[in-house]
Amino acid sequence: MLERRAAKRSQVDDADAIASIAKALAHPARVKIIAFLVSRPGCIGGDIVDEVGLAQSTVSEHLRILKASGLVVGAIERPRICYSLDPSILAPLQALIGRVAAHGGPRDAPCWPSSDGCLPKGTDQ
Amino acid sequence: MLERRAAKRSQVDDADAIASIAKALAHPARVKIIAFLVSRPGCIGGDIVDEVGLAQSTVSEHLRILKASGLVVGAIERPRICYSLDPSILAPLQALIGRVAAHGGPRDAPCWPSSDGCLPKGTDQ
DNA sequence: TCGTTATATCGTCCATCGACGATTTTCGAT
DNA sequence: ATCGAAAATCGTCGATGGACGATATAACGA
Repeated sequence: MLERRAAKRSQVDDADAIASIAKALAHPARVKIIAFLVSRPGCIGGDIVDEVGLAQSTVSEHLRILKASGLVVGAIERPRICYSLDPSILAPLQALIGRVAAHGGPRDAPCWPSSDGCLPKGTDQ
Repeated sequence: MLERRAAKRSQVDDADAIASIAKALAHPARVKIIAFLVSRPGCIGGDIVDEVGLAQSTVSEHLRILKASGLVVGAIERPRICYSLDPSILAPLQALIGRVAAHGGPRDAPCWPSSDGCLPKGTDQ
C-alpha cells in the first residue's frame, strides 16, 4: 500500500517531466527533425532546414526547443554544427507508454460502479 | 532493408500523427490522467478530478482532448462513466522512441564535417 | 414528477506557441 | 582585415491552449 502510494507519487512527480518531453515531440516539424536525426547520424543544420520545409529561423527555434528539452544536443564542430540525440531523456515517457501498452487492449470490461470493481467517489465503502 | 526504408518513410509521413499523440501527452494534467487510468482500471471521472486537482470543467476539457486523440475512450456505463485506454494509438510514438533509443547515446554522433557531409569522428580530416 | 449527482459545454480571460523577416553573431576562407 | 556562409536571436503578429465559473444535459432514486 505504501509502495503503491510511493510509486504513484513518483508517477505524479514525473508528470511534469513526461509532459515536457512530450511537448518537445508535440509538433510535426520537431518530429521530422528527430526522425531525420535518427536516420542520419551527424547531419547538418542546413539539411534539416531543407527537410522540414520551414524558414531557417523557424527551424532554429524548433532546434532550440529540442535542445532545451535535452533530447537534442548540438555538438559544435565548426564550420558546422552536428546535432545528435540523447535517448536517455525519453526514458520516463517510454516507461509510461510501456505501462499503457502493458495495460491491455481497449478495455475489455470498463467497470461497474458497484461495490467491488469501481471505487465509488470518496472513500471505499 | 527495403522494409526498413519503408518503415522509415512511414515514420516521417506519420509526423503529424506522432505529433498529435505527443500533444495529447504534452500536459501534466493529462499525463496524470493517463497514469491514473493505468493504475486504476475502470476508474470514475470524479476520482480523476480529485487526482489532478483542477476544476471539474478543466478536467473535462482535458478528457475531451484525450478522447479526441483516441487514447482515452469513454465507456458510458451509467450511472457513471468509466474511461479506459486504447494503447494501440501510441504505437507510432512508441516506434519513434524505440528508434531513437536504438540509435544510441549522444557520444557516437559527433562527426567531422567534410565536403561529402559529416564523417564519423576518427576519420582523417 | 422532482431533485440529486455526475459530466459536458459555453464564454471569457490571459499566456504561450508558431511563423516569418530582419538582424546579429561566429566562424572559416580569401 | 574583410568577406561570406551558417546559425542564432530579435520583434512582431495571429492562432491556439489552458484556466475558470456558470450553465446545460442526462440518468437515476425517492
